[in-house]
Amino acid sequence: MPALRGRAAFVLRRGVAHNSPMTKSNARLPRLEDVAERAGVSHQTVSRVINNHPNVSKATRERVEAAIAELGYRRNTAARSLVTRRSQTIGVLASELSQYGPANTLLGVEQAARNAGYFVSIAALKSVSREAIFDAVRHFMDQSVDGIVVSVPHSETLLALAELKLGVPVVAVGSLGNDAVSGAMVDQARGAELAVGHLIELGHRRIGHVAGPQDWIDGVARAEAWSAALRSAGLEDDLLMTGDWSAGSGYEIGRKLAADRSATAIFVGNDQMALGLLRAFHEAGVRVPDDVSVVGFDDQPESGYFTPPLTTVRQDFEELGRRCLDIMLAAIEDGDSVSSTVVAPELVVRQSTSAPA
Amino acid sequence: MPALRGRAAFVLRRGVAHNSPMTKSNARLPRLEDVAERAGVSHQTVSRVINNHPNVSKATRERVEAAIAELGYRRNTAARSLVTRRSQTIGVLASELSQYGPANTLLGVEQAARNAGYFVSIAALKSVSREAIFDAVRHFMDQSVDGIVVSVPHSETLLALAELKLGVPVVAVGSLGNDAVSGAMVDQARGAELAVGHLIELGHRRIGHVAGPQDWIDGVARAEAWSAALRSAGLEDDLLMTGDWSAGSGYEIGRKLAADRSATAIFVGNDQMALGLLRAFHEAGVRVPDDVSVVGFDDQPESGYFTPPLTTVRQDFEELGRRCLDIMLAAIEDGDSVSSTVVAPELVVRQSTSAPA
DNA sequence: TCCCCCTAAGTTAGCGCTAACAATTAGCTT
DNA sequence: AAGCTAATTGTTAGCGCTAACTTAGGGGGA
Repeated sequence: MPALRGRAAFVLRRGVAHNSPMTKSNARLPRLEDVAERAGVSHQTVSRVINNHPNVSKATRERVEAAIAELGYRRNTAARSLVTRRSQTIGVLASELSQYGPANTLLGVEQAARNAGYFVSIAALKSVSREAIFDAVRHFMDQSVDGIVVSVPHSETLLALAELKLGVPVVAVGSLGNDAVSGAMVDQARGAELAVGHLIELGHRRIGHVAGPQDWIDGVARAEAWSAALRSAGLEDDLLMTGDWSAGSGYEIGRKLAADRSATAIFVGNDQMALGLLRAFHEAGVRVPDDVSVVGFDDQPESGYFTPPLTTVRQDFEELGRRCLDIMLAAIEDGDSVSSTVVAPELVVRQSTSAPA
Repeated sequence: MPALRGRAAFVLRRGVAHNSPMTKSNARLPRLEDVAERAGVSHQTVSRVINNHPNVSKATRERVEAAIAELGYRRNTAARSLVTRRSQTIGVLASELSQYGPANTLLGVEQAARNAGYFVSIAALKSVSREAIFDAVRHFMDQSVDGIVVSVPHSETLLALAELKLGVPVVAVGSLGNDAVSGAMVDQARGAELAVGHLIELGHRRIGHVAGPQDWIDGVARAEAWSAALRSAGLEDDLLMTGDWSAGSGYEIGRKLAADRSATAIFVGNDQMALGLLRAFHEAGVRVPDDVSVVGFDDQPESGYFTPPLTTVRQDFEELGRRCLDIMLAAIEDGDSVSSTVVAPELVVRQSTSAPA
């Protein structure tokens, strides 16, 4: 047993918790067989302990656990996958990762997945096309992922995936899903309602909307809810412009709105476009909120520091990611079928809104 | 062979390229053996074709390739990993993923990795601590990743990893690395030099710096280069304040700077803090650039729409990710040892800088 | 012509794990 | 005390693949 003691010392020197074989360099990582030998049982018994099977006596279990700890044994994922046909991996298909929302959703998913003992494999789409989606999905299937989380906010993606009939659960983030795909989303309609409601309460009668691209699920949802809220209050819903989520497009639209001053308030599809709008208004001498009120959507960390600080709708993306993974795990481990969940948004009132002049 | 034709039809109906077994539901995926049988060769020959071994006759190779295509065969990763002890997976250890830079670096890495046929597994750190890092690394080793990309911009991370002596290559993004860890970074010193040089050229004599946290590699690097640039121009480098990268901290510092008006120009560690600064200046009636010039760092997509549009230093994060993966692949596949690469930054002049009054 | 060598294949033996089945033991019942 | 059951452990086979070894055919040089 001197070799063993040597090994333990080696690893501790590295500052790593007891015996964890984080280094590959050592001759060979311990296997079930090694643990079994050390504990004086069969390899199968060790496997039972690891997998928490019943019918292992307490004494044996403890002996095995001790041996595992002493050797710093870690199960070989490849071998396990080979026989169980499970990879303990969840694929996350994402796009627009440089945007605040998608990035934070990924964070939430990863956190929840790792906590549950899953690996997270990602495929980032640079451009969203059928080909790119299929390619990424194939990439995931090659890896035999146990499930796929889709965080691609375009409507067509969902259709493409539904049609695919993969053999693994698929959860779409930012969409309610359909009968083939589960969904987890922030309630966009409610969010738009909060924003528009706030403006109506302040006394605004003519409220425009700067929508996101209409091939985005959220873009459509917010625009529709804006329209519905106005109509149910007996107001006109005809001032609708469409941007591409970027500050640049918000700026362009802002210049037009600064020229045509028919609205006293604008509900903007996201905070970035709102930033562009603020910039354009400032340049044109249109004062916010005195001349025009502006409401955004997302509540990015910076939004409180715009000029003026932006009233906006907060989405809790991490919660979204967590919920998404709950559904995924239920599907993988309990075989639950398609389902969906909705996270409530929240209005954050700052200084870009006030009663009309 | 009718079963086969049936299968092909089935998959095509799903709209997927020829026979790709994207669905798990079908009885069983084809194996080497199945391909071999169909091509009338041994499974080993098929393996040779797949792995591009020499010593396979052209005729045989073509026959095998046809069989592979017909059956839609895809190699089983787990089985392959088990025997080769390679997982074709690169682990990306990331933190601050909701920030522009890290998120885009991840994008670059993922793109390059997938192109090279690697899977990308991620572990996002919510908080950077030794424990969290070790935990994530253990997670990766459990998965037998072939290499680890570290995109955690804290100095201590690098130390922790160097000390670990993992058996796989490690590449740090945003750092030059050390003798155990390779590095790929944007030249921070050069970037700070560009920014400060620009201000000096405009005629500024007293130039302050709002630094990022000093436990961040970039935070230190930019502050040091700022100081060096001033001193080599014979100017004072005593106006140094430290924020936490957030717009909020920039705002707080901005309020102080608006009160103490000794500097005519401020070089800010990133665009977000610069945004906070602009906000504070605006509130205090300090005009930018008339009263004070402001330069940021990063060139986020929004920076051109701040009030005023921000002069800043652009970092090409995707290029960074690509370079990083080049180093990684060289290490994995050719056994290259530790090395490093540097990407050049670029000054983007907008409207937040001008000659002092 | 014979032998050697080189090319193109086939055969065999695991990689480390779990599932399925077999065997042993202990604890009761009759 | 024999026989049954249930709990615990061991044995065997095989997941799909590659590495290493083996075998079968051709040329080319002596």
